[in-house]
Amino acid sequence: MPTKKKPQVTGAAPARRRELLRTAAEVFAEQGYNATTVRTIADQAGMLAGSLYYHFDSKESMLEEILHTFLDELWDGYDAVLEAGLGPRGTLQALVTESFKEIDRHRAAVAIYQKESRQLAAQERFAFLAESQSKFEKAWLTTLERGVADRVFRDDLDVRLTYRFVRDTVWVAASWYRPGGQHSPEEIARQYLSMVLDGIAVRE
Amino acid sequence: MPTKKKPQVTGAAPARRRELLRTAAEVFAEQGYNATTVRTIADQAGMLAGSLYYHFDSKESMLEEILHTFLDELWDGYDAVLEAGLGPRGTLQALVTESFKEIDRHRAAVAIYQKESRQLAAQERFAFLAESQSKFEKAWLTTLERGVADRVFRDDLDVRLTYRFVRDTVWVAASWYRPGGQHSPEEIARQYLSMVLDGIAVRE
Amino acid sequence: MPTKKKPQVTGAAPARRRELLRTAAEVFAEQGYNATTVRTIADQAGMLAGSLYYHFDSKESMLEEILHTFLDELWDGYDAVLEAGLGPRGTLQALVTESFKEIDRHRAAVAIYQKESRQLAAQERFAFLAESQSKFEKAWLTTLERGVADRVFRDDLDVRLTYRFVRDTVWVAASWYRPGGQHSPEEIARQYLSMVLDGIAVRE
Amino acid sequence: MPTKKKPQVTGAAPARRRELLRTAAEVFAEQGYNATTVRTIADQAGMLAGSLYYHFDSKESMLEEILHTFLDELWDGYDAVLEAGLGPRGTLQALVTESFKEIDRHRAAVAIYQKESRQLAAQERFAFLAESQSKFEKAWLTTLERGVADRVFRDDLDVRLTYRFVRDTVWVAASWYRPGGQHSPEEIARQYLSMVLDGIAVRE
DNA sequence: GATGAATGAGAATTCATTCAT
DNA sequence: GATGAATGAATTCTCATTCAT
Repeated sequence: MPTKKKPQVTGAAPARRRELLRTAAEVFAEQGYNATTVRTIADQAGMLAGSLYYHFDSKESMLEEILHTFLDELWDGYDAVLEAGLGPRGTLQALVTESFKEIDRHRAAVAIYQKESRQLAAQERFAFLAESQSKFEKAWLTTLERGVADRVFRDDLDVRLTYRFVRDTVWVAASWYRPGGQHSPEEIARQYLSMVLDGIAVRE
Repeated sequence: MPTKKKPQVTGAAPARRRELLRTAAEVFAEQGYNATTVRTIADQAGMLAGSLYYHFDSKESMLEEILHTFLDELWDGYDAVLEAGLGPRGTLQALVTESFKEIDRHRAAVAIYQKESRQLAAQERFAFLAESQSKFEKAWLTTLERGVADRVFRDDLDVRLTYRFVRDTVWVAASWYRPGGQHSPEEIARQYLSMVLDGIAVRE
Repeated sequence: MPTKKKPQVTGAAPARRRELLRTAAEVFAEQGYNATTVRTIADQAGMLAGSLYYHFDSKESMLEEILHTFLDELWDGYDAVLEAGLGPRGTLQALVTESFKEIDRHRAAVAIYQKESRQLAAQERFAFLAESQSKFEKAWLTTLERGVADRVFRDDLDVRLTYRFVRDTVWVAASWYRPGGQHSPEEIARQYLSMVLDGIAVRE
Repeated sequence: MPTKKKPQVTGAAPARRRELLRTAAEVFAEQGYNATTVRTIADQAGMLAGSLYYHFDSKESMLEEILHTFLDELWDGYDAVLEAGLGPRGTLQALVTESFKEIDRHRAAVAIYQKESRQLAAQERFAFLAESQSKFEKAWLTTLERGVADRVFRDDLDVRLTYRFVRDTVWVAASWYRPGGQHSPEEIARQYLSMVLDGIAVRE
């Protein structure tokens, strides 16, 4: 993350910054990035629109930092899972669980990611989104394929299609999940895994 | 659909209208409604921005008509399924299949719906989105609950959560589905249903 | 000059464009480019600030077009002089005379050039200013050096310094010259040449 | 120079002030007054923008002080010349020489003066610029006219035009002069005077 | 003397929309 | 049906300036 003239990411007193980013993320998630005006963010933060520019270069750089921070943390979790050598089924379970935990902690960022990443990824500045996306895809496909090879997962399903369904369902949950609601992330993960692994039909 | 001063919906030359709406839908889907300028649509249609206003009241009315048309057709299909008395499992299968078919025919509209409906639904003008949404929810919940009661679907899953997962996965497919690609809508539906009904894990 | 989406330089109906550019040039010359707001230009042109953007991409592109147009015309004149084979003294006279004529026709553009070109030349977009500058320098230096070689100009003067003095004096005239004032450009050129060639001191 | 609330001009630590003004002058000269932000000056001085306001009332007051200081010193020199009773030719030579010396010492201030004085002079605060200008004009015109009367200068040249040419050429040198370059101010003055007095053409 | 965080008044620019032709 | 030219409101961003600490 670049530092130019403004204090950006200086490490010193990132408290206000982080607070402002939380506010911005909330608004972006709710109204969409384009539909959000900096004035709305500033209002929400109790300051004037221009004042935001003391802390950030631009509206876009806020977005970038929100997504970057989120993906950094996400991959900390994913990498730990992937290096744990859990076997295909265990890995899948851990990835899903980890994902719902991230949704719990970064609901707004996930919602933004979900809605905007396709368009953003085309911009150089947001190339990291595309990178993350393909790393993500590789991790999932590998896991699914190993599972099929190990006869843990069915081999009559199209792995790529399955990947897409799983990927989307997990993340789209950010659009309805409310932290502190009736279901904990772990509970949601359990239910989701049960559905995806064993299906919703009763076995005879 | 309202008529004000302009010939709108006059029945005369609805061909051009429909063509323009298709163009608009494509652009809305690709760039997002807010990020789309009427000029982009007009460029795509080979005319000047101002000229669109001969055909439509506003950018918003284009959006409305796109979504309305789509939902009308969607419910034609759904209603037929729901009235066919297929039983819970059959209904679920038919609803999913119908959905993928709609994605095939109205990919752009579905993508727009997916991305914008939450925000739009708050506006009076787009109240029909909320209506459709709740009708949709009722249909699905009823189907799932009847399935549980009939011991066709597992009763250890939270019906509401299951509904959300199924709902989202189906529609989110619009974001990656390309008509004329390798998978037909029927094939995608079959794969999806297989996963959701029986799970991806191998049964012992 | 690039054409993207806007009618720019389309050749069709350049009347309004040219008029607007004249207005803009006048204001830029009077207040300085940075100190000029697009609103001022628009006011002067009897329209709203935003309306200017129907005709031009940006304030900067107005500036660019003003300077480019001016330099194009200027070099038409200079090239004709340089190719006429007039000999050093004749060439110098013709260049000076041509310059004052250009000041007469493009007073505003010359004033802008004079004041802003140094800063602008650093920007890629205004690289043509630097090019013109060095072409200009080459033409003058060559003329002066040939004059010295031919014993038409004194050889005890530093050619480079002389060039600078001559160059600046000519152009700086744009800051006080008023078209239609008491002195015609030809008269000014004659006086200036008399001073530079023969000096202001009385010969004994 | 006014004192309001801040210690300004207190005599205490005028060193820092002078240093800051030198820095500001440098930046103003390079980027233009309007295009210069107080932050750039502060950066250059190793402090934050707000801190400048401990030393100065405003950006404008920095500019005023820079120009005032320069003109005060300039007139010290000019007045000495004008009172020395050197005769028209000697006076002209001394004025030019003095001017190039001032450019050597106050390059930045001269460059600023050259670029901004016309606009500034309109403001009440900068009325001293106009005063200086007219005093300057009077001194030159008187000298030239006396020279013509004494048959030291040619009488077939328009005195006013000659004045303008001389005035501009001298000052515009600030735009290319670099202190410590190959030519000393005295050398430049000599060359310039030789050109203006005797012309660049070879005498037969 | 200096910092950090803000203010507030513009600035350029965008864009949906209008309307005479 | 369409064009060309404009409107006007909103938007992002800039920057001189203030002030408590």
